[in-house]
Amino acid sequence: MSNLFETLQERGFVQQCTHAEQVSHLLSANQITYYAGFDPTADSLHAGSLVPIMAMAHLQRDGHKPIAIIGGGTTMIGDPTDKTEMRAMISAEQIEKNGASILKQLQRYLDLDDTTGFFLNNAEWLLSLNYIEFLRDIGKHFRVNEMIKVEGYRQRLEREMGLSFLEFNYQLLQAYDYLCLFQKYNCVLQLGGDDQWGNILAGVDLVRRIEGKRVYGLTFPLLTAAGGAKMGKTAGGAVWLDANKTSPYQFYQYWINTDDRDVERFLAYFTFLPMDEVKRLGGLEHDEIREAKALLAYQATKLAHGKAEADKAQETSRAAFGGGGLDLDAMPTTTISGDRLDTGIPIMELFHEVGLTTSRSEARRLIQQGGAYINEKQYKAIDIVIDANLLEENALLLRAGKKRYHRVVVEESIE
RNA sequence: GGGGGUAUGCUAGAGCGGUCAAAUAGGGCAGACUGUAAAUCUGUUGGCUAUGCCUACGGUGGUUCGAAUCCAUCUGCCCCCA
Repeated sequence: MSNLFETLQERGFVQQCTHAEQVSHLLSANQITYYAGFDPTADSLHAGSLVPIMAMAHLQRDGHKPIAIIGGGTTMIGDPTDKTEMRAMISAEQIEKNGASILKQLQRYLDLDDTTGFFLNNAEWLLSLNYIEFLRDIGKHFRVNEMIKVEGYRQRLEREMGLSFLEFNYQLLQAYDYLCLFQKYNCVLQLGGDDQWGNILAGVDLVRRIEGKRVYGLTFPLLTAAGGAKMGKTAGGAVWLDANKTSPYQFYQYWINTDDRDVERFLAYFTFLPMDEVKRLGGLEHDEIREAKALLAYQATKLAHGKAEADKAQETSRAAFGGGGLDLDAMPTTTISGDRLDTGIPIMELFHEVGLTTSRSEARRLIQQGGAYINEKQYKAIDIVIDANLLEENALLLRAGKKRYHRVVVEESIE
């Protein structure tokens, strides 16, 4: 394998790095321990978290030892970086729960068995801190003049948004994390998004001041899709790694809908395909680039949900869009009782009830604008009433717009 | 603690006491085009038992025939002084 650092660079993972040559050398000559933090602000990670995860996985594949930090302690404060407002505080129990589910997701990508990798909650050492001691031992190494130069803080100060003292301490705690990890585990590299650069540097400095040793930091570019949308966001909200929040099929669809311009970048980030293959795929055009997208979607889904789910999602997708008919099993389905059809169900009510629209008014609009289909036939009149005549094999196939399907199965009424 | 400013829909951001469900932009949704992409064009974007009704412009309470618009007070945020 070629030099790991070069690989990371080639795949686009490197935005800034404290001492590029040394890190590069370190990675190829030694086996090191490295870490990245994940905030348990939700009970699932989303597609945006995949960049650090994939980077960590690359390092682990090369024999290095990852530490995934769950920010149980720091989340109780809230990272002000990039936030325009104070982050809502989350209860300790919630953080605990979130951490547990996030760990499960990380384990799909990383081996965290305590030998080849660790999973730690920084609440372990942060919560028991003594304020005075902390100020004396750690606080004395920080200069406020330096701290307020950090982009996130500076913005908050300039934009007159206010910054509570609580949040201001975030940087110290993250730096302290790094120090602890260095002392306990000889962790010498911290990875993070580019918005974390200031916090990472603070940690690097702190270790140097207290231990007199040099440790390193590396940041990833902050991803946005070519259209400008935030990575991992869709109309329906975030693309979660949790199968219950975003089904493997939806996850697959997210990737297959990738903008042409993003295909190559995304393949490099979110799959382990070799780079010459990635480049070849990214260079494809027209019909062929769709194959590249399918591959991206398949690989990404396989990593997140396993081969079986990826196969299923791929089949469903092909069936739905390849013209070969729809995969009814994978479709969201609602069951209604048969006698409701005797009186008939107004079309607006039906679309709303199955969740294809969030309100009746929206259903009304959808229908009027020609986005409502039943059994692939468009209905534009809002006063249509659905009755048993429209049933096909005891079911209705609803469609809103081009891509959102919902199946309604009718339950025979028991006389 | 004192003085001043500000608070609008998913976001940004207009808004004269009536004609405000609230300009404009972005975003979203739908239609046309298409490659499950992009770009472009068109329509739409609080809810409802729907040519009308209800709920909304930080909270509460006033003034008024009538308030997002005026007053008081509370809350959050910002600025200045201490």
